[in-house]
Amino acid sequence: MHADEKPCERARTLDDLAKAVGVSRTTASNAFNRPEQLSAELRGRILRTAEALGYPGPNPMARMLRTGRTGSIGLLFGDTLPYALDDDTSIALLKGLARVCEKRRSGLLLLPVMDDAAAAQAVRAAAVDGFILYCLPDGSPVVPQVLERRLPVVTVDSVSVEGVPSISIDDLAGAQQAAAHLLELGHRRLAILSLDLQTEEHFGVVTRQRRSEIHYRPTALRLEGYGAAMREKGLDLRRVPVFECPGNSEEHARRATLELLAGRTPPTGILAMSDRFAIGAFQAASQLGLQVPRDLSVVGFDDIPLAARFRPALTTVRQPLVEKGVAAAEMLLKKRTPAISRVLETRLIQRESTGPAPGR
Amino acid sequence: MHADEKPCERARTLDDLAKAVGVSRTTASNAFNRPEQLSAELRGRILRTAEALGYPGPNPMARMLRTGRTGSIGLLFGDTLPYALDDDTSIALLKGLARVCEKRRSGLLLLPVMDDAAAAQAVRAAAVDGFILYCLPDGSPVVPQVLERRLPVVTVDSVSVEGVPSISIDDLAGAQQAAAHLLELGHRRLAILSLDLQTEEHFGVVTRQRRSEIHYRPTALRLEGYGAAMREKGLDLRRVPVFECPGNSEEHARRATLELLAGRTPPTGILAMSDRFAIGAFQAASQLGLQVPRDLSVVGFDDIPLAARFRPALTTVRQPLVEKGVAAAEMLLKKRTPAISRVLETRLIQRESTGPAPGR
DNA sequence: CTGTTAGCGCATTCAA
DNA sequence: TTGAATGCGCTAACAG
Repeated sequence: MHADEKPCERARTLDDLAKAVGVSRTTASNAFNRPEQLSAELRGRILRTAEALGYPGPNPMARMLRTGRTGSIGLLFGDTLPYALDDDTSIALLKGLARVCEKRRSGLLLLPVMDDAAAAQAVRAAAVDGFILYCLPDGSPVVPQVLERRLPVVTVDSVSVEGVPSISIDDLAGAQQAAAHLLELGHRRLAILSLDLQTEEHFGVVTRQRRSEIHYRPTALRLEGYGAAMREKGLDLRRVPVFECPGNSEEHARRATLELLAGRTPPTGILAMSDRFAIGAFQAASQLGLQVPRDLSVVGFDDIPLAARFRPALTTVRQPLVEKGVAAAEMLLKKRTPAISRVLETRLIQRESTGPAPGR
Repeated sequence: MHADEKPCERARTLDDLAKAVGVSRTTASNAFNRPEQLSAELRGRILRTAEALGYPGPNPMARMLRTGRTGSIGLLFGDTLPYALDDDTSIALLKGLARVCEKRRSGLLLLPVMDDAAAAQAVRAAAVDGFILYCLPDGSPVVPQVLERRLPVVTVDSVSVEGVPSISIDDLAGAQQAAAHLLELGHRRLAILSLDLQTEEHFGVVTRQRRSEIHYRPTALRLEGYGAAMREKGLDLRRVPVFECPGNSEEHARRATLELLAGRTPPTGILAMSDRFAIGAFQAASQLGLQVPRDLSVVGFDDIPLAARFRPALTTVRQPLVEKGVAAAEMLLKKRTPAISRVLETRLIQRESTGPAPGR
């Protein structure tokens, strides 16, 4: 701890290095940042004495302060980190972001968001060149805080913010296809397994009141899409039970489905807002001795990797999970972040979890 | 873009804020960092004018330079980011790290490592308080570069570095249990589906030569563990085919198993160094019309979440994936990172993928 | 190709 | 409680 290499006590700045080599600070700096600005010979000598001296290279903080660039982008989830990392769609987004970051040699800073205070502090203190906001709800207090930093921002699957570019998917069309598919198969008794409507978690069938105040944009749009398909068939979304399950958890979806199937008019078709929910519904069905799709049809959403391998394979709405990340990172890392929005396509993938309504 | 809030043109430093309020820089700074150092009234006034001015709070880079602390930790994978994010074990580690980071309000910086040059640059430029090194191979050039930064470091599942604390699991004991289990079931014709031995990717049965030079510590230890169990039964690891599959990919494992089963003396038991590999082996078996475990027994490693739900459920070696991350982050974030090593336990979980050797 | 000059924006002494 | 001075370590101009 106190005995170190040879000629090194506290020598750790560019100045010390320059002095040791007998050149100016600029030259030493250039040895690291502008290799073409000095002879290879000199550069080699500088780098070698740096090593001998134990000089760790230009101090990143000082360099950032000076250049105003950090070389990393910040990622803010609507959920806490461990929670987000439990969710396949967040992971896929991360993968997309990571792909671009690798290419651009940029770091990806995951910001802690335990509570509003923590998030605020993280946003203020983050050494980043821009922010990606993922799944932030309407009215989230961190959005204005991010805006205050006056850095480039791209939102993904979030509330839309005036003047901020955004990446999202066509939730409405996807949901509409899903519902239309079930309706065409003759299903008339439907139920919806819904992602969070509001910031405050809730498990249970949603009241009219709560339906009218949705904080999460994708949830709102999907509900709207389901409703549009129903309207075309003369059905009314308001008569269809919407069961809210907190946090994309299979377990909640299983219990929800159990409750729905135990009701007076059990559904024959389930519109799940995520593949996790769909799998939860499967579990409930199998628990009751019901077969999918013979007794119950289920349409998922997302098309996570598991969806295709599950048995029965999920009929689901595919969304380009990874591409969302790629698009967001590329948009953010552009020289001049364009103030546009991109809506990526969704499309129904028919597999094995849907079939004709019983009795048809 | 050029028309902003009311009284704000280029006013963005603590100085400007102080001037606007009519106090000194110190006081303005304290308003943000030491709330108890000034009257609530004054603090309120400062914060309010900060907002009105569009002052985004103390510049993070300047603050870091001054304090020497960044509030985040850097994570360096042995693989590229998108690749690591495809791997359940890396995700689990991330989850563990994230849990601690949330609690300590620390950021988690994912460093790009596309190639050695990129990794070197990322390590030098990272504004972090310490590094976590995950799955770094023996002889990796980034290790010395990290050490040069003279910041706290914790390695996880990596080559052991003199004086650097490390977290790992008891790979040897776990592998030994796995092999002993198969041997007790009467299996004598075994084969190993191995993780990478060396940095250079390789797909195929490994030569004696290659076996003697293993860059990845967990791989080496697991092989050793398999060997120890065999020795107890009078078998010789050197006679058992070790099929190296790059990058924990199911697909490689499937093809490897196909090749192994097509050989002269097809194995009846497969020791897979990961659950992904085990699943790949299942696919190969089912492709050949073989049943697991009737015709082929497979032991995995990791006990990823999928392992228990898969059919047949995997017999596998459980390792505390998330806890590794928790332990690593806690060790790193301690006031004085202790220079100790922790080896977490592994344990065989018997499920459905193993059974008596055929003909017993 | 090399050196000189001048801050980047802040937190922290210390004195008032 | 508050304010004045100091430098954290570096890079970008520019002049040689």
